[in-house]
Amino acid sequence: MAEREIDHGSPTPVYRQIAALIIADIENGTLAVNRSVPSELALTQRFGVARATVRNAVRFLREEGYAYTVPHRGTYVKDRTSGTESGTD
Amino acid sequence: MAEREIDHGSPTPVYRQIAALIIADIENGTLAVNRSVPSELALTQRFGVARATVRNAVRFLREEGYAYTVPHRGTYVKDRTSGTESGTD
DNA sequence: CATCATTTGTTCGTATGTATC
DNA sequence: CGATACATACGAACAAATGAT
Repeated sequence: MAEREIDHGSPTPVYRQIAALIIADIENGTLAVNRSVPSELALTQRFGVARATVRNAVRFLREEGYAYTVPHRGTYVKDRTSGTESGTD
Repeated sequence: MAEREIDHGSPTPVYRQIAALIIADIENGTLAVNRSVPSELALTQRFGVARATVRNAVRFLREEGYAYTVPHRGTYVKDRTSGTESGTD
């Protein structure tokens, strides 16, 4: 999982930087499909940011189709390889 | 609850327009006493404005005696019928 | 079935930076 | 310059669902 390379001085919002790092891990397979994506708490500790910022990043991941969230369970990497909309299993 | 009739071109500040719409709902009973007043998030979505603007509107409602806010709980319609300042119940 | 830890959901409080009028 | 408005970010508190024990 990506280290902490957050630049608070960058014009790029922190939540976008975090999202980009997670997406990179998804792209290179560090984060497997239907698994992972650390919890919000884990991400706040990993990147040293507020939970609201982490949630913003995760929301972005969902909007971009990289992940899906199961309420009170966690957020998982979405399978973007299958052409058919079967998703679940 | 009021639709979205915000006019960004109007000389009347957006936060005042929103406050007026909420007040109208209080006046006509759409928003019951000691209940409602949508959350800040709900209001930002409903009117398509920034949270800061919504908070400005809610602050105005408080100042005008139309509502009271319980930290981390929500904002409620104040009972303006009772003459005595009992507020609670 | 009850309890507990984990995790996301929700809500308000506060601050900063930028832009516009 | 001040009021207004948007976007971002951190802080704090509590609610609710889930799963393990």
